[in-house]
Amino acid sequence: MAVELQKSVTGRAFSVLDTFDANHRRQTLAQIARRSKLPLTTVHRLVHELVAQGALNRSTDGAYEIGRKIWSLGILASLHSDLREIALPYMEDLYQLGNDAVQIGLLDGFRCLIVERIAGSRTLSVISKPGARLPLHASGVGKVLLAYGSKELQQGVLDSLDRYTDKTITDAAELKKQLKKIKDLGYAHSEEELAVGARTLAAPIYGSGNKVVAALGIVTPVDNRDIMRIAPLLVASANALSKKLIAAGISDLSKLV
Amino acid sequence: MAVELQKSVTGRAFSVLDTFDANHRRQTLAQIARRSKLPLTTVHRLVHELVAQGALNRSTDGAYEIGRKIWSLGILASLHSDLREIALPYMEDLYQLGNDAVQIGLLDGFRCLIVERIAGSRTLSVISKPGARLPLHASGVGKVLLAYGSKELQQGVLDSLDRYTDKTITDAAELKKQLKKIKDLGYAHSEEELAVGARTLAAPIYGSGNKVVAALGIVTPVDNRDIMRIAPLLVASANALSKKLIAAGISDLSKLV
DNA sequence: ACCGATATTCCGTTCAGCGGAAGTTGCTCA
DNA sequence: TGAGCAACTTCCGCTGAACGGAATATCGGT
Repeated sequence: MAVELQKSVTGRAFSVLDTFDANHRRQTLAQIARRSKLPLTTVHRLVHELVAQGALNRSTDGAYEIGRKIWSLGILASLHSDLREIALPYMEDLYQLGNDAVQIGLLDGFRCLIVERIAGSRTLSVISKPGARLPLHASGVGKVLLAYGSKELQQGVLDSLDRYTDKTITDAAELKKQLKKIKDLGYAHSEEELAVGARTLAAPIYGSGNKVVAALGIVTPVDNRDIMRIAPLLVASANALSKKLIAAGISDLSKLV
Repeated sequence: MAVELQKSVTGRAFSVLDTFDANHRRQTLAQIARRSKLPLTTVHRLVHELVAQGALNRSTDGAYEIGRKIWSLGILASLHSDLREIALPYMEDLYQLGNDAVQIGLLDGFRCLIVERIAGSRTLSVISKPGARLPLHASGVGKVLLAYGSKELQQGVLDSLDRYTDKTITDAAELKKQLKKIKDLGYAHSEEELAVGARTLAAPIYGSGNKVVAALGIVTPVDNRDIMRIAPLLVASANALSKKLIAAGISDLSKLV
């Protein structure tokens, strides 16, 4: 976490909010102070104001969590609502094929940000909830974004390939070969590279100017042999979705990054 | 909009953010200034700081909208993530019965806040996206919350019954009778009371102490005759979900209101 | 060319925000 | 039982960040 020391009030307020992430959804006052690197007294005051605004909640045990105000503002973000309205029908159709989780990921720095997902009761509980940031080299959606990404992006990612399972690709040459193949085939495939038991397929979503702006993926148990037959359907869905997004003028998802 | 004049910086910052709602997802600087009742110069400065933080986006045409930072913080709200994890499987099962939209609503002042929804491609495009605030007297989920709500709540709502369609119940006595029936049956039914062509069923979700904390609803086209057969299933799902929520300790959804 | 609305830059004043110090609560360990 | 520690809260005098009026710039409409 590259913590910029903020001097404006709003900056400090967001330093406080930024200490919240998927692994720190509930924090005590002292935790927030440590993580934001702000004086405890300052955090105390800010947090109280944020609670008064409904931006934070204090639960009964004294810990703080993100409040309802932020949530209801968040769903107004076009990232969420525009994309969701257009993409959900396509995702739903894919879901019906085999009740496998379906997800959409965006490039976010050197990670893949999951912005939408559907999953049912029988779906394997994936790591990739909305808001999750998956590694680019170890997920279907990630590899798609990487394959179609810029030279700089690929260089940056290839330099440090973290290992998640014993099938994670940590060899740069091998990964490069795969990226080439992904562009040839038009879709990516991964098997237990991020989590044991999970297999994924993913296809690129295009914005205007044939630029890849997102990836549409499907996650299924590793013992599901049918999955490869789904690939053409996935690619077709991604293409149809691309056209819809461009027609709706939502082709610059990148600016949301 | 009861605009409190805010004197703290955070207060002012949220006055700015609060001008964004479902009907004002994209606003110009001047619009924000007018709606927040803050001096233009002040808003100008605040908005620029918020853009720098990623809390707002400025799109190419100069208008501002909620940014990605707020979105990613919002999905950390327990309102969203805790409830979602537990409720989605049940909602998904109901959805599979007939591909009708399924929704969960919470009491929020004199309205029903939709916090979760699933819907597919063929689903009629309902008004009730997540974040929507439905009237209590003219929606299935709303009527459930109203029926099990406090005397004060009922009084407040019954005092002014807005009309949305020609089937909207605007007669207080008639509505009172319905509320009683809802408590007897254990579920609510509405037909084109909010939007023409839509019919809904809804059942209460209980928290600890047998308090109704939310409502689970299903929205279907008005010509769907099967729907009444779903009622017992809906009630059963709502009860099962209630138990799960209590077991998980998420029985005080009300504090999120 | 003129007008009205919107957006941006400038700058002197002042009060909201700051954070160290000290006090309170509540826990753990000897 | 009480000393010690950590989390939390209250107090208060100093100061620079926030404020917003005025001037300027930009855009679109007629």
